[in-house]
Amino acid sequence: MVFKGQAEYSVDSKGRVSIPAKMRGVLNPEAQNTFTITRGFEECIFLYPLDQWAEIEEAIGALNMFNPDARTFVRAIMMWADEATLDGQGRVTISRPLLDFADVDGRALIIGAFDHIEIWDPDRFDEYMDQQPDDYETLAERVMNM
Amino acid sequence: MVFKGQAEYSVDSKGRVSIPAKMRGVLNPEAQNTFTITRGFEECIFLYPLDQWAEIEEAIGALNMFNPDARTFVRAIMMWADEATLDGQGRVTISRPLLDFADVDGRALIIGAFDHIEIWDPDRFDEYMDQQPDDYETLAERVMNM
DNA sequence: GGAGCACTCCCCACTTTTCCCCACGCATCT
DNA sequence: AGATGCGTGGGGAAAAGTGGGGAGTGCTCC
Repeated sequence: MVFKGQAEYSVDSKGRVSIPAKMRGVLNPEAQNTFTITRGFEECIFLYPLDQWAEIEEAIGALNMFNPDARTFVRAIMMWADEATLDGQGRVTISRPLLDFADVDGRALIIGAFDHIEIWDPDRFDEYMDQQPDDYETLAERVMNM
Repeated sequence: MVFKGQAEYSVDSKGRVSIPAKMRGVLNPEAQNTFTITRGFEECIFLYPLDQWAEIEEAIGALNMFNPDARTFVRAIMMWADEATLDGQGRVTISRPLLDFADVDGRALIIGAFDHIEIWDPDRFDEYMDQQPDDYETLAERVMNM
């Protein structure tokens, strides 16, 4: 189960976003057509299939809640988390707070990112890519040689 | 049973706060729709389902009461503790002293924090998050030691 | 010891939001 | 050219949040 590809779809007045059929097609049955959706890194939204999210929850549950940093992190990730099941048309509803957080409004860029799906405001994604100091080739060399 | 999500609800004149339906839905039957409510860390209110609280009581019971720090900690956590059962509308009543402690008045921010629920004054929560020296991405890298 | 007061708990009614279903238009494939 | 699959929009039913009222209980003061 690997998500790939991109699409720019609309976000309607109810906060609904279609998930590309290509990405729906690779979901495991265990995911039950349901995602855990939460804030991502760099101001985007993450969608994890339910089965994939279970591993992340396990890691969070192992944290020591008497550590202040751990508490801050757990609050920051869990407060944005929500479960959303695909409706009959293959869409998920994203809560207003999350859309505001990612500055998504009207149109959304949907990216397949291996084990999860990302939703970006199209303009914000362009800015993010422009800000990256290294080009694709340099990045590839550094990351893939680790 | 994992609590997640956020909501900003009202606190009425009787100190009642609605618990979001999403969070009520994940309660174990053993919790009997009842929470142990006590002071939290960083000036908020903690709500532990009854079954989850049992584990904390066990840990407290194992403390060495001949240690002065242990005695102070036990006093501080237990003196605020109270039990509250959901009413027919899915609300809990929070005692005036606890509301004063967390500076909650009028409106409350309710956060799912994995094994418990937290209730914050919205402004105070913003301040808390602003005070964090590290951003979300840095925190995640350190806490999850990825 | 009894009456009155205050508090708490439970129930009812209203308003808003959410969820689910149906219908349309466009593109693609046969 | 028709049929099928996919993205988009809207409406109605059900659930969720909010506020107020009334009965029962315990306390205090007379």
